[in-house]
Amino acid sequence: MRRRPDFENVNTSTLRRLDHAWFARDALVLSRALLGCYLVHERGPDEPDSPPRVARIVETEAYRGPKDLASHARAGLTRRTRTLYGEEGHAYVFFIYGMHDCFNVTCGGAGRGHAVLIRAGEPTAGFAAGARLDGPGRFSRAMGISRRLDGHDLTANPLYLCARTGRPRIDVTPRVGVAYAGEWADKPWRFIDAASSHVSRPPRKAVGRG
DNA sequence: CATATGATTCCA
DNA sequence: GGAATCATATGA
Repeated sequence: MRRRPDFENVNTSTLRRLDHAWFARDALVLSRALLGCYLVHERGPDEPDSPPRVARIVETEAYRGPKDLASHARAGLTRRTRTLYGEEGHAYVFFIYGMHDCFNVTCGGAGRGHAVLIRAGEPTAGFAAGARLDGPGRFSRAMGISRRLDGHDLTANPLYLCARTGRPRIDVTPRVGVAYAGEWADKPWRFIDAASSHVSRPPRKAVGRG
C-alpha cells in the first residue's frame, strides 16, 4: 500500500518556524523553496476566536526587481513598493483590480526589490470544509490577509512561515497575468507542486521540471 | 487634476 | 466574453 504524503498527516503544532536568514535568497531560488512550506495565521482580526489557519503552499511566482518589467519594482521606490524594496522575510501585500489583495514574501535582501507571489495553497488546518485557496486573491482572502499586514515580519506572530515536511516535485510554467511585460512575460518563473490538485491553473504541459 | 490599467475573480 | 471596482502610476 502506498504511503500517504507526510503533509497530509502533519501535526501543525510541531512545525518549525523559518528564521530571517532563510529568506535572504534570490526570488527564483525562494520560489522553489517555498513550495510545500506552511503559512500560519493565528487569530484573524475579523474572527478573534477562530483557530489558527494553516495553508501548505503549492504555487508561487518569482518577481526579480526593477529590471523585471512584470514586477511592481519596475516603478522604483514609491510608497507602494516601500515594503517590496525593504528587508527580506516580510509580507508585501498589494491591492489589485479594485477588489483583491495579493500576498507576497519579500526576499533577496533590502534594496533589491525581489519577492515571491503566493498564488495557491492547500487548506491544512483551521479552514471550513471545502475552503479554496487557489488563486492569489482567494488565497489571501481565505488566509485573512489584507493590506493591514503589509510590512509584517513573517518570522513573527500572528503571521509566519514554517518549513516544509516533504520535498514536492516541481513543474515550471510562465507567469500568469503579465502579458504587458514583453519578453519578461515569457520567463518560466511560475512554480507549482506537480502533485497538488489545489493549483490555480494547472499547466496543459509544463515547460520544465524542478 | 485626469486618465489608463492592473501579479484577478465571478457570472453569463 | 465581459463586468466589477479602486489604488497607483503617469502625464498634462
